[in-house]
Amino acid sequence: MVTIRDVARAARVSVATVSRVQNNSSLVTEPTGRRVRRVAVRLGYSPHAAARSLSTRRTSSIGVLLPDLYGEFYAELIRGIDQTAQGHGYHLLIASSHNDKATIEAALQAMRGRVDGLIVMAPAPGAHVPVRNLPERFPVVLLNCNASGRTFDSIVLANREGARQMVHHLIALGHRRIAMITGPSRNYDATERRRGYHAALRAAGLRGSRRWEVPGDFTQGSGFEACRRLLNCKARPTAIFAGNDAMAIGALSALAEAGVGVPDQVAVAGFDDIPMARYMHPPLSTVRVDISALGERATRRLLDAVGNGRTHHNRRETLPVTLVIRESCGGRGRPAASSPR
Amino acid sequence: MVTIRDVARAARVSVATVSRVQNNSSLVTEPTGRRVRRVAVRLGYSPHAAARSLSTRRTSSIGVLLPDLYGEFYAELIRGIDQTAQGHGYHLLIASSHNDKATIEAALQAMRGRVDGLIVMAPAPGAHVPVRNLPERFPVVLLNCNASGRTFDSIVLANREGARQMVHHLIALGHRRIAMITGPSRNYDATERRRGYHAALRAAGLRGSRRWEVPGDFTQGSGFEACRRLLNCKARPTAIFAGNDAMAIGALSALAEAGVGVPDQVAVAGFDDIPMARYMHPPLSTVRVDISALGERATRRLLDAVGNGRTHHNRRETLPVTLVIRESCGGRGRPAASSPR
DNA sequence: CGGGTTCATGTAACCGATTACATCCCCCAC
DNA sequence: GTGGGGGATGTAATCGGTTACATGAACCCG
Repeated sequence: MVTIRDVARAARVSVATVSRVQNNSSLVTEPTGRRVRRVAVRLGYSPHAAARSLSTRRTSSIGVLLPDLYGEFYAELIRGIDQTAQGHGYHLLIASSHNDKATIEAALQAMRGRVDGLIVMAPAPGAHVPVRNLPERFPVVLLNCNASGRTFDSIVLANREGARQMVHHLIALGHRRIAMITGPSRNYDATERRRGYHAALRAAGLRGSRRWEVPGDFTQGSGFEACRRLLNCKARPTAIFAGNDAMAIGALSALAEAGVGVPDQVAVAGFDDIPMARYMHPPLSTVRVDISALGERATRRLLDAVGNGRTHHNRRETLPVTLVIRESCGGRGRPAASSPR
Repeated sequence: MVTIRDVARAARVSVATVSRVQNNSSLVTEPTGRRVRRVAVRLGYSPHAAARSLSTRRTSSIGVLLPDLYGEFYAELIRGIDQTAQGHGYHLLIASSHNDKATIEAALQAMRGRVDGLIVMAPAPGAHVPVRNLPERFPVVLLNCNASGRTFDSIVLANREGARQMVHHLIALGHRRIAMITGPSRNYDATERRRGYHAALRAAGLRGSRRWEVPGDFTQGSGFEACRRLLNCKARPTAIFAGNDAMAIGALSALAEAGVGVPDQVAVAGFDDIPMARYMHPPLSTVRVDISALGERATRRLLDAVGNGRTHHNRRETLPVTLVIRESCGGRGRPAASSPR
């Protein structure tokens, strides 16, 4: 390994000068700089990242703590985060499969000293608690957490409102028996979306039924199974709202297999608007989330905090969502304009 | 920030002892160890990663260089890599959106000194070349690269063979006019799959047509467009083989929109077997790739090299693929047993 | 011509860990 | 009692950068 001292010797200057050249300090004379650069290239020198971050106390990387990493959603999210980070000269240290408090705590511990800031997505209730143990002024942005205390910067989706609007839309289309395939019970997004569903039913004076709330786990397979259970209900629902697109797609599959027409016999809607949604048969109505923008936004917030040393604004930001009405729920067009069937 | 010296002072021992306790050295007395540990916890001490890796010359992380990060494929891949890495106490430094030689070179440069080894996925021709500039004994595993020189460890999919088998299957079902929606022309997997398609046609004495080879870019949208172009052909194909599942799904969507029955009027097949594939309507026949196993395998190979200092075995490993026949191409069951229609 | 200013460069302390080597203590055998 | 051995602990060098401060040369001006 060639070090800064090797370069300094070969270029007949001091290590300080080499360091200055590397960091584009203005205090170096043109010819000296050129000579040093040439030597550096010739020797194939590249600075040792660990040494540098030991003395600068900056790592130029940010940590990303994620839960189970399933499906298109996370690919989009990581893409959004990475592009923003790269644009600002930062690297990404990613740790996935962290769901509960214990593993998150371990992961946070392991990341200490490796990153300048953290994006933490911990949708399980209380899972974000270990974040409190981080050093006081360490920059953190929480993603889709139920950070009730408002002690952190956080970004959440307009889950409840989006779900409410979608279910409202279904009601406006004339549906009265509306089922929901819910996400994991211990998941913030899932419970919020469920609340939105309840709110919409309540607002319309409809009473939900326990039987029409079937649990899933955000995977296609669980949506498939849940839908089959719904089809066996005596009072079969005329519309199914799934907690995310993956489950909605599973449901579409179960309906197709059972020969149930969509949207004629049963309407279906999802949440997220993953890229796949519009290519379903029929194209899936869903609640659009700009996933990569979510990642980008979180990263900007974090880098802002990292850059100017400011830490917690303790600000919770809500990313709006929009209804995307395609054919899987019948009655195209704007919700309000749709006539009930 | 609390350092090892703070702990040493508070526990009335030397820094060496604290370091030994942290690293579970056997040279520490039971009571001393306990005292140090207690103090460390009380002060909230955790070792500075950069300092440690400066003196140990190990970072406990591996770098992952990826291209454009689209869709379920990459979520699965990252999951496989991360789980294996975590299991061995390694972290993941991920950099995406690196396609051409120039950006890959920059990314490699940026990763130097930050990681103990690299997994590089560079499907564009020649994109893996900058890897040669890495230090001699630096562990690297290439993923799906056309590493012709065999100068590196690499893992590739049985792209050509898988494509050949699938097209052969379509031929065995009686199809004669078989189109292909190809991936990006400058992509290793894409060109290999295309070669498999050609090989199968040739083996059956069929002549392909330029018109039946429509380019896509591995996204659903491109599959959709490509399929529409195929539908406008005078001699419309009776089967469509897509270079990956995302494009196959786009094609299914275009066919459904055009009212063309699948598999009755046109058979469709894809490649990858992303989780979504079996939930399509009709369920998508495809070539199964165990994506997360691919990531796991690459990581194992890399960590093996990192661990025992051994570097390039210069061994190219091929991950087998298997046909998964579902309903989108008609004639279920084993390929050979299917009767032509 | 002397003193002050400016600017390129050098010297060496420092970041926070690991670890080779030194030291010290205790115990045991002769 | 003394010398030797071994195990626990301490001291200080080291990893490879950054940067405060020192140095010294060139230049300007009164």
